[in-house]
Amino acid sequence: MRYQDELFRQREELLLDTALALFRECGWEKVTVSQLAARAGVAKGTVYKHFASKEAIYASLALRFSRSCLEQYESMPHRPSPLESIREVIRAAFARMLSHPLEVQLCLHCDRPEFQSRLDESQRGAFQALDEQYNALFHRLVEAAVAAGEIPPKSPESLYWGVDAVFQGVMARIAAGGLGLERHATPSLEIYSEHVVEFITAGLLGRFPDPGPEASP
Amino acid sequence: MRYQDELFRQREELLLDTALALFRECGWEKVTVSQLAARAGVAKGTVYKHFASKEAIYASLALRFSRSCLEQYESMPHRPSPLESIREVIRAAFARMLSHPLEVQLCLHCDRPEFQSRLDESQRGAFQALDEQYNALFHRLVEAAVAAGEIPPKSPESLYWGVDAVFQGVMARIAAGGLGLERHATPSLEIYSEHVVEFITAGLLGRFPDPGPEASP
DNA sequence: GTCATATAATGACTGACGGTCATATTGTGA
DNA sequence: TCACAATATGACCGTCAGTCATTATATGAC
Repeated sequence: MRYQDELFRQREELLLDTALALFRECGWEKVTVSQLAARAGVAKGTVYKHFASKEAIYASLALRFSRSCLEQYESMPHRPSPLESIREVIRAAFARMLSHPLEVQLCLHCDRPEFQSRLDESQRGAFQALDEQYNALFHRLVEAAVAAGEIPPKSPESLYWGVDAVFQGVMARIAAGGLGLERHATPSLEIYSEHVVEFITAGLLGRFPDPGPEASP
Repeated sequence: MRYQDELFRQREELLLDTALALFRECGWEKVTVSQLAARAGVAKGTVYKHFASKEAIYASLALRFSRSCLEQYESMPHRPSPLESIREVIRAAFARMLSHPLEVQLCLHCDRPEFQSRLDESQRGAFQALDEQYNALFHRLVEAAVAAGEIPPKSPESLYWGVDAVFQGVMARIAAGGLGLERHATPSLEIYSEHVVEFITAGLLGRFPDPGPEASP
């Protein structure tokens, strides 16, 4: 490996770390590419050697974060109860997100079609691959719980939709730093997420007893 | 009312309608204030007589939409079963959002602290008031279902967190026009939302039977 | 080690666009 | 009708993402 290639790789890591630090200080929308270049000790044009756009920096940070989360979840030990394994993965995910609100904000920002359409192919492809990996992980977990009789037989697909929706919502709340707008007695985000875990679990278990066409009180 | 006041009022409505039309054509991020002014037949500076910023236009559209949704939900007939009333409100909400994806996008965009902090007091206050009204509606619905014995006694608050999270997620998916990123067999959004209604209902009902400290298969 | 050439870094420049404000135009009310 | 207040206008301004001609550095053949 040539000196230049190694320098390029290291500088790219430095730029991402520097961006993260600056974003934490000032908010990612407010940080300019010039500020990032100055902080990292390079010229502004050099930043564009590494990243096609400011948005590509956001994407790189989101991808980096998502990858490390997935690694964590995939290496978690299995419990005797597959449903408990699911709950633990969900808890771990919430805990991870709670300690990285900035990254959560970036992930949400990137997870929109207009944004994705502005990325180059390789980054877009990376998001897709990650998405598929998350999906596969969820399927594995749910299928194990169904096979163990802990969850009623139901397509992992439709369960995923419910869980996905909750995750999106929790991410938005974590990204916002709370339940927003002082709307009501605000719990700590930890308590909030534990309640949501319970909500998800119930959602996965489904209604019991199974309702008739017109359930009556 | 003076001619000028009536003209101002009508022009403001025209500007909002024109903005909505342009946003649908080109995407709200891409539409410039100049384009909006030209389409509406006024000078650019006149737009700023009505709205403090481009973001204030977003906020006005989001507020308008949210208000009309709330009116609809509050005027829906009650069912003999309060739980069914809840489900119907949720269905109506999803249906409303499904037919107004642009407005949903704008609502999501506005529902972030950084955005809110850039609004003037009156718009920020309007968002808060609406938020409280939505919250009160949910509380009413849930309390009726609890009183009818259809939902286990539980604080409406904690139930709200689960439902709120799901709503956020569904909104994000509707705003994105689907489940994003070609990740898996994509259902129609209608089918998707029906499954999510079921997930929410189960979440509201909670786990049954109530699990012990360590549920085993 | 030298040096011609390729490669990479630099920062002044460019254009887009949100927002402003001096000037022109229109409305108001005595 | 007309002096004055209120309002509309669009050229202008500042910011910032992104660009690229010029300068600096790395590379590899000899």
